[in-house]
Amino acid sequence: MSETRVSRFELQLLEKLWDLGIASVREIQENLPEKDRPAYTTVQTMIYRLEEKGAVRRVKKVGNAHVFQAVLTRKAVHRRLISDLLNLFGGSPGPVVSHLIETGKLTLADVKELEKRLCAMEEKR
Amino acid sequence: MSETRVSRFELQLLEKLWDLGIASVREIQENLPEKDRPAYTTVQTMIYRLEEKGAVRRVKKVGNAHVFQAVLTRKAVHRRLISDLLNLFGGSPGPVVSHLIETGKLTLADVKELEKRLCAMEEKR
DNA sequence: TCCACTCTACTACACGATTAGTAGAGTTGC
DNA sequence: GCAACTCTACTAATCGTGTAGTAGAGTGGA
Repeated sequence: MSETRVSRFELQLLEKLWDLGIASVREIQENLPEKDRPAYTTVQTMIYRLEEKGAVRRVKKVGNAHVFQAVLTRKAVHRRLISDLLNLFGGSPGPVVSHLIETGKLTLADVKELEKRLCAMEEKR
Repeated sequence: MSETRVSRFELQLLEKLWDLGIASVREIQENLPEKDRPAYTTVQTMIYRLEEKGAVRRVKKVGNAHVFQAVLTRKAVHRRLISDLLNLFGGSPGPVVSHLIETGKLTLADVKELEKRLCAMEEKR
């Protein structure tokens, strides 16, 4: 099930669906950033493809329009993206963490927070 | 320069080149895992494409075979892959770090080590 | 009812990645 | 020198993604 891979654009559409809960093609399309917004039928095609992949499904009809809902959860898809990346590095998180630090994305405060969470988990075990 | 994007397979070839230093198409191909090893000409085509992208270059000839070398560094390519992923999440490292912890890839020891590094950097500033 | 509008379902095309075959040039051992 | 082999350079097919057009079915207000 969760071996489904989504492309950048597909992810963008899924994010809209996750935000909106359920939505028609029109609603999804109009929620995309105005800049370089793709044509209605482009979005439609991609939603159809996501449907074929089992990533979204039709839940009802409003007027003559289908209303869609995401089947995959945001979390599952993110997990997939991240573990794909890690696998490129042989599954080791080293390069990723190094990068986060070097670019300043990960601050000392973040790490202290992290440590707290890990300690808590440790104790639960 | 470093806006060059490499696909999964291209990355695999580059990894071989980074490991070998310089290598012919034949050497690269024979260093790929036996399972599902692609045909010689498949590897050749991909190397040519990497050459067009400026990711590798010919350094010499041995017999009638070209010998290639990576132009991009491993680090630069990894950096690119990671920041692409982060951008999918709006640049925030939160989801990535959460994932690392949930899957146990990041241990308390790792994080303590991290903290040390960050403290050191802090002091330098 | 009927016109204007919306949406679907289908088709099509371009491009990059992946896959590999083939003709012919180059190389090497004998 | 020549036969066997290797490598190059080119060609080509296929697949996924992104892009969008079009015909016709469906809907809703006057």
